[in-house]
Amino acid sequence: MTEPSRYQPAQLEQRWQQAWERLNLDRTPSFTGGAHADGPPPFYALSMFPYPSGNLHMGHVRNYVITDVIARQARMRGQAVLHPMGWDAFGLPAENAAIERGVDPAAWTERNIASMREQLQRLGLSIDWSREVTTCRSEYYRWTQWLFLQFLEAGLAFQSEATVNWDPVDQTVLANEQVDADGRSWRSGALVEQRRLRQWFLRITAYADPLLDDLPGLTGWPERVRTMQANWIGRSAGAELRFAVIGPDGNDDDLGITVFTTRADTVFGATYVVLAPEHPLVQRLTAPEQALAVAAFCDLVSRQSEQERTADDRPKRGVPLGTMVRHPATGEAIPLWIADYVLAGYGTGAVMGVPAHDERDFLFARRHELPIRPVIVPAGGDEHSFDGSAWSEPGQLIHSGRFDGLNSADAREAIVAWAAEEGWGQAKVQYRLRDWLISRQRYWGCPIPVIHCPTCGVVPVPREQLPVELPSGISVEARGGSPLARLESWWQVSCPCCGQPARRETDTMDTFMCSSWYYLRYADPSNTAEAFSREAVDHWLPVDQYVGGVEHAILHLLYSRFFTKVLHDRGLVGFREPFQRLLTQGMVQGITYRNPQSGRYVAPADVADADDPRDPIDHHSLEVTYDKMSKSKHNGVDPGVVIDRYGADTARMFILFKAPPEKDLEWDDADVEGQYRFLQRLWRLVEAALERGVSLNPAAGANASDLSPEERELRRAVHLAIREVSADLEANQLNTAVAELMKLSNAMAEFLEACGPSVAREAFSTLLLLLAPFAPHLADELWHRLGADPEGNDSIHRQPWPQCDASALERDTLTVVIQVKGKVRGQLEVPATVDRDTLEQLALDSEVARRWLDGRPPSRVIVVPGKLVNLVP
RNA sequence: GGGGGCAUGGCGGAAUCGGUAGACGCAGCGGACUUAAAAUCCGCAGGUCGAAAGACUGUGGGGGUUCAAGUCCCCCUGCCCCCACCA
Repeated sequence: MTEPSRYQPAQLEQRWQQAWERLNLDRTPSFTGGAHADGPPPFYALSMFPYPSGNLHMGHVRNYVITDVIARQARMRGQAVLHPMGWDAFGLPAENAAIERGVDPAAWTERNIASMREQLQRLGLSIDWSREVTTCRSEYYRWTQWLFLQFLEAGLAFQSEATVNWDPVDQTVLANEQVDADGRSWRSGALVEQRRLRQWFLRITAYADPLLDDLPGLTGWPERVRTMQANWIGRSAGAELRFAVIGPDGNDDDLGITVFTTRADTVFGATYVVLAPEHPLVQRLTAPEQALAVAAFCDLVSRQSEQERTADDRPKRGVPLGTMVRHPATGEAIPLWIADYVLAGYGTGAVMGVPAHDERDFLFARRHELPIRPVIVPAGGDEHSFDGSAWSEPGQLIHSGRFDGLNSADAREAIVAWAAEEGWGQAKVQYRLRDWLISRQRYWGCPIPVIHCPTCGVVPVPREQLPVELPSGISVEARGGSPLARLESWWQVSCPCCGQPARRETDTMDTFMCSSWYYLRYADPSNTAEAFSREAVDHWLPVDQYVGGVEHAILHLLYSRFFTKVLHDRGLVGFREPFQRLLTQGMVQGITYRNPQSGRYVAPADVADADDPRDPIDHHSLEVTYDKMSKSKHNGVDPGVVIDRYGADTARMFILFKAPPEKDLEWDDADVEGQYRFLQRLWRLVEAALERGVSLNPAAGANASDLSPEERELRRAVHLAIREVSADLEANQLNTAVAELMKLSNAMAEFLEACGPSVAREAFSTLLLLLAPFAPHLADELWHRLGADPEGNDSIHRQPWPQCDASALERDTLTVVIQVKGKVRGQLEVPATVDRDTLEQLALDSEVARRWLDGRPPSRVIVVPGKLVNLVP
């Protein structure tokens, strides 16, 4: 008698991972170039690549397992699959590690990559590692630089003065994300200042319209992400109107103030004009007697912190410039002000003040005693009383000259047309989207490949001189400023144009540049002659399924769309959108215990140990929530520990089953146990089958013709499972797909005993094939244990995805529901072939009809074939 | 303030086109096996009434359309996300 075998994932999974590698299972099929044959189209499954922090967390696991299931099933459907992985390897953490611990950023990053790759591989992902891409290696970033030069050549990369966040302690520019809510640097804690510096930008605003207009076509994207992008681009149609400045002599100057408005219909209500304090004309238009007050005000505003500027109850402060402007419609002289509520960065940095019909203007006018002139009334209604607020709805025009009586929408058009005719205005579309600031005064990034020459100006580094290598082995200190700028031997070069001494650009690129095109490089990763061949990208792209966190809904996904459109317009790629389908997976949250009195977070281990003297609080009073996993909350779960204990297949199945992919997932150890139990049950199911002599050996086949009721029932379950799992995968409903696998295994446990070998064989074969994308190691192991591959050199992952046989789903009899006025009152067994009329008759003759209709014939009978009959009295 | 989304048992979550709400799992309860426990197996399980058959009720609240509403329409409440002094 042999020992009963047990499910031991640890050794089993390692063995299969090695076997798959030997079999080259995950290799991307080479494409020969020409049009592919009549077979299924190629499939590109992509996960958002990680930053190599060194630690794999559950969010990564969820992301890559979802993509892996999709990739594995696509392969079984016979598609050529590209499923790559890489590293978003430039960025601040490496530089901070260098500053804090004196390590070399490159070495630190490479070490992290090695360790994360190892952790990842334990998950049994079907990734083609030969296509790995690492953005901080010169064989990659030379092409990032080349792409930058493409933008430069297209006039889409430019230098410009910009107001940026400046940390006076660290002496460096900070990204908006690195300034906290109080307006302090996340590193030094210093109050961040606003400075104007010369920076590099990409002109993403030139693509605002295509980026917006193509959003509705992205039907494979979540609605949420599309609206977020539309919001971010923020297109608003309005008009620019010009107010002439009245000179000291009382005559109109040549100078004018152009304002942007979406409410041209309210122009007759404008009683003043306001500039942003940073507006370039402020100094010039300040009357001498106001100079002091204006200077003081501008200074105050520039020192305002983020918090003050965004406070809810922010007062509308401002000062008059002492200058008047001419109202273009009424000819009146109205005052010119500056105020902190006008933003320099939006529109023209100037607005017309219409206190009667704009809430902010109303508050400002109240505070500074400026006149309020109503020019819109509710259609057919009374004039609004301006005691507490403005009337900002559209309505009917009054006090507006020849436009009186028009409604707001018509008036807008008519007034803009009139202004255009008179030469003081025109229709204008405004965007919220700003140009993308890409330069960083940091070391660990891709160098911007230009040279500044005193005579030739900005000179691109010639293509054959790429890459501009990042110097290695230099000291990165906290002193701030760019370390590259201190490395004279590096930046001192001769101009490629005239040969004179020149200076290399010492800024590096935003890491989002590197991640905006990596999905193209995967298609052709070892090309040394180009960033990618057009043929290769047109073969694999657009990405069929992109999977990643929703936190990239705007930046990365918008930048990538922008890149793709620019490359398309330059003839480098044959598509306009990079990602056909997008799945934004939810967070993985850990159970979090918090002591409501002390506010301290308690580790789960300490919760179990209620006598811990360090936390002398009644543990029953602990607040329990699920939160994003983090060290400080002691709620993290290490993927490595879970894999050690249960194996990768359990971790995969649990994370897929516990919640739909888009929703946040609450990690629960008890549920993980339950998932492990399910896999053990599958193991025992196969063991029991082996004892009964069931085999998948292709040589041992016998076709039974007459099936017993149990056998028919099981076949039904088998083919139902094929249909449901296939449909769930198509819709990315991976949680219900796993539920269907459980249902099938339950049905098998119930009926197998009574089933002959051929039906049992079909059931096991199907169950394991359907299981293969989800629990790849166990599926392969059980498939082999059942003798499917006597030669021992194949894998279940090379088998075709099973097809549903509709005839197996048919039944002899159907159960039809009998309703009376929509309420279920009984059931009826009828032959499956029954026609409509007979079914109706059967229902009328039924016990239910006798009981509920009081002998009167129904006034109406609704028959839903195969489902129900509804009798309406 | 603008926009988007969500609301179903003790919990996570199912439910094509409007057609038997609660699939699948977790936790729970009862039973079998065991000296015992664990593991495993079998069974129960929205709520109320009932010994049971069964009846009534039930998808945040209110109204509507329909033979029939978790699903469609209107109003309200609560929560989540994005943008936000954007003119």
